[in-house]
Amino acid sequence: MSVKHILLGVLSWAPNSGYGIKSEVEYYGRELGWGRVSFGSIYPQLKKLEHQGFIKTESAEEDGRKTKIYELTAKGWRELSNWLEQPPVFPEVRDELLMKLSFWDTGKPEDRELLMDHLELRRKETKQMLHHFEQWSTNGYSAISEIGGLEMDYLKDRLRFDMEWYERMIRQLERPPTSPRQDPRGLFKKASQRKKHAFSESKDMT
Amino acid sequence: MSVKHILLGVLSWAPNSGYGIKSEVEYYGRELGWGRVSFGSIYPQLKKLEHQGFIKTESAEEDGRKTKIYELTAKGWRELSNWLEQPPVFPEVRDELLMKLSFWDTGKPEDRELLMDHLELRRKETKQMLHHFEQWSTNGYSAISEIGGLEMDYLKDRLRFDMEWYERMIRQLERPPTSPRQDPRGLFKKASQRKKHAFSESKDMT
DNA sequence: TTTACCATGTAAAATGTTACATGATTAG
DNA sequence: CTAATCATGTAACATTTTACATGGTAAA
Repeated sequence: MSVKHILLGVLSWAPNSGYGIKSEVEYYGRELGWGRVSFGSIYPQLKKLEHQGFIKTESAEEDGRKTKIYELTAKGWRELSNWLEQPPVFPEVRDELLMKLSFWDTGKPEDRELLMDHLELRRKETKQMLHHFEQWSTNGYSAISEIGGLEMDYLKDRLRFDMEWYERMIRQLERPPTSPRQDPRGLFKKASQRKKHAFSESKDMT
Repeated sequence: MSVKHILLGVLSWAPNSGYGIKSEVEYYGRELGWGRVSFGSIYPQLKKLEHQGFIKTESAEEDGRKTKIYELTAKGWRELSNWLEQPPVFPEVRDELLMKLSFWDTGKPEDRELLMDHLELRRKETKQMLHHFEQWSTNGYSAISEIGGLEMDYLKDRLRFDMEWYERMIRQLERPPTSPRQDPRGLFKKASQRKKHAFSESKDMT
């Protein structure tokens, strides 16, 4: 249950509403490794957490704009602390770009320019993310602790590292294709044969 | 539907069984950005893909060991190719270590040694992953294409980059705590007050 | 006055994991 | 002979997103 701890964590920064939490996740979440959270999981989860006594409604304006501000209870602070104590599990990253890189040669060989487009897109997105990051780390408005600052330095450095690598890959693809580094069982040759065979078989059917 | 394309991709390397695909994902998946896949999603998905005509059963040993080997059809190759064409979406990373770093100061301040343990654990896991990686990139058995090799170089370099940063963070935590980089609205002070307040209130209840 | 933003909520669908059931083969 | 590995499958559960419904407020 990951969303639960994001909610408790964001509320540890300051009391907030469901909508407000969503904004925080939107603004900080991607870079800080929280991923994304939708309203459809925030609101039911907040209700559940309140029911379980981890958070309580601090104020609710019933008239006009109906905003419920939640705050952590003692039980909630303890729950957050307990979670922070647990050793963090190694993350499962599912990155479509990396997936495509690993299947490119058998699934779509030759088309190097298309792959360059993918890499260029990723490079741009990474650049934007870095800008967004640099903005809120220097706008003087966000609270940045010692540890949070360390995390930020790491993440900014990593975005720069990634950008350099995307550029390096693009430069490599600009050059003519080279043969595989190693192919002991002739997998790549076989793959193109299997592909041809599959298409020739399907033509027989027509 | 992410699992679908992992299955098609792995089958593009070579015909394989459900069990065999699971092994490939286990062995290569984490590093190559595929994440993990369980049998509970592989077998039903393979049936579905066969029903939809993307793959077909190439051979099935009915007697004794019942192994079904799947192979891509022309439709399957096309589907893989179409997917590879689509611009890859920027990944949503949910990393518990990063999450904990961003909530540490309000949720569990003071306890720097515990955080150092977390970082040390991650450093070790990263090191192991790098070793595993270096092994199969030099064992002479795995097929490595030009693009796959490029991806590997990137991922190995990134693991080394991460390890260095974890070490840097540990060294920082060995030093005495410093005050926040910036805290314009006094958030960190307020947080510790709110925490104290929550606990004093819960004591009144007893 | 209309667009953008603030604000909460629910139901259905998608996607996936965990846990179980079953049984063959191989290596120590 | 027994543990590990090979091999397939299902049902229940968990988690989360998507899409919808509803309505207030502020700025252009």
